[in-house]
Formats: sequence, structure tokens, C-alpha cells
Amino acid sequence: MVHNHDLENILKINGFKITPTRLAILKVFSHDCEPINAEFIFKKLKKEKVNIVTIYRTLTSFENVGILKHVDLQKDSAYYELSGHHHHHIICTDCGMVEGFEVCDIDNLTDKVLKNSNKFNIITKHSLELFGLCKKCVIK
Amino acid sequence: MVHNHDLENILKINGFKITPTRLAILKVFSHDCEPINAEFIFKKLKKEKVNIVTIYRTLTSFENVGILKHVDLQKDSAYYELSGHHHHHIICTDCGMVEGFEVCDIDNLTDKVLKNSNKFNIITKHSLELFGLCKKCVIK
DNA sequence: TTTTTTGCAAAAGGTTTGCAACACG
DNA sequence: CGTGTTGCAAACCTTTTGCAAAAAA
Repeated sequence: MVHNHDLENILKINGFKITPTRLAILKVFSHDCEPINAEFIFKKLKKEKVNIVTIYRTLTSFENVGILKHVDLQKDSAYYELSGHHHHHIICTDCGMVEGFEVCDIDNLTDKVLKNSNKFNIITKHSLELFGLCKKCVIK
Repeated sequence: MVHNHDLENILKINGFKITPTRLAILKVFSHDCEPINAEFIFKKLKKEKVNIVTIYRTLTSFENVGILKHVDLQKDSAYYELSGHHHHHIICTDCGMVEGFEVCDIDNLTDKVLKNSNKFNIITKHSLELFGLCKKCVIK
């Protein structure tokens, strides 16, 4: 269970003023563990009448300080998730369902790649997402 | 060296009619081995006065039949490359420079992931791109 | 009160669509 | 000649920007 004062702390620590809108957006992320986009948050906060421009601005600022991580699902809009533990995703190319996974031998790969590269010697981040068909969509 | 009749063959094999525009676009891809976007092709074919809408349509249809592969460089437009041999990219987050690499232990990873997944059992494709700073941008 | 934050309207940027003219085979 | 392809204009959709009003500290 996430308490409101935890969320307020996240904002404070990152130098943000505490506003109802920011708390509401953070709360959406702490409820839904899957990557979500601006539109999703907008609909979830329909009652609160949060402007979608504010959501875009908030997402960007949260990403800048590292509260959120941009996830590349190869969909047509930008998806974000709380940047807690390092993980990746499997995305169903039929229904869009997303599942996370932890396995990631990226350090090993990065070493090999950098040894063979003559243009790079620093890797700062990586994308690694799997795409496939979920069990429901396979039997369709 | 790529001959014109090779390009014509690619079109024929994939059920396309042979048109100057399609040949020109294919030629751009066979010259530039890095992933490119619609705008890049548009500029390269300035003299031929190819409409950018046609370029978008061609890119989509080439991707559909597998001539081209969409590459996710986390830039603001769609990049494509000839879908020849399997490889991935390192992208400089400062200057945008792209270098390819072949190392890819994805089968191993896929096996591990599917063993732990209860929602998926088929993986059809994957994204794997590294982001970092190229040697030029490091010393800036 | 001072500085951020928000909302609104409008713009921007990449991409898609409808339709008529054109051209490949 | 018939169907697939192209150009043009306009639409679309997500995201960004400018500016004034509102709210946080």
C-alpha cells in the first residue's frame, strides 16, 4: 500500500512543489505497474479534470529527474513506468499486453560490443524488449 | 556495387511494379547502410521531386513485405534499414551517430524469459539497442 | 509575495488519408 | 486498357509552446 506521504516525499526529494495534480499522477503510476501513456492517465483522472498538457509536462519533468523511465513499446505514443528496479518487457503484437521480466545479461554484451567498437567506449543505457504473441492470442 | 537490375528484382520478387520512385528509394538504402528516415530520403531525392507522401507509403509497403526493417533509435521519426543480416545499433545520445554491431545472444535470453513467463510462449522479434556517447562526444 | 505550476488555445511535427491523374505491364 | 502508383491538399494525432491566471511555499 502506498501512502500519500510517500508520494509527497518523492516530490520533495526531487525538488518539486507538492500539488494535487502531481500526487494524482504519481498515484496512477503506483497503482498500475505496467507502462502507461499520457492518454491513459488523462482518462484515469477524468474526474479531477487534469489538462492533458499538464500531464505531458509532468511526465517529462518526472523523467528528467529519474522518477519515471520512458519505455519503448513501439506503440504510437510514449509510455512510462516508475523507474524502480531494472527490468524489460514482452509485448504482445496482437493485443498489446505487456509482461515484465528481469533477465538481462546486458553487461556481458556491452563488454563484447565495446571491445569491437572503434567509435564508442561508453554505454549509458539500452533498450531490450521482446515482442511476441501472448497465449490468448496464439490460440485465436 | 549494386546494379539496377538487382533492385528491380527485389521489387518483382515482392510483387511490386517497377517504378522510378521505388528504384530511387531502394538505391538510397543500398548506398547508405545506416538507418535513415523519410526526410533523409526526401532530401536525397530532391532532384527527382518525389513527394514525401509517396516516400512514407513506400517505406510502409517495403516494411510490410520485409524489404525494410524498422529500427528504433528513440529519435522523433521512424528510421528504416534494409533487412539483410541481423544486427543492432549503438546510438550516441549527444550527436546521434549510429554504429552497428552483430553480437546478440537473444536466443539464450528468450529461452530463459519464456521459461519464467506464464503469459507468453512465442517470441517473434526483439529490440536491442545500446545508447551511449561516441568517442568524439566524450571529449567535448 | 515570489516563483512555480496549471489551463487554454494554438502551433508544431511526423505521418496518414481521399481522391483524381498518371503510368506500369 | 485496367489496376496499381503517385501527387496534392487536407486531415490526424501526439506532443510542445506561449502566455496569463492560479496556487504553492
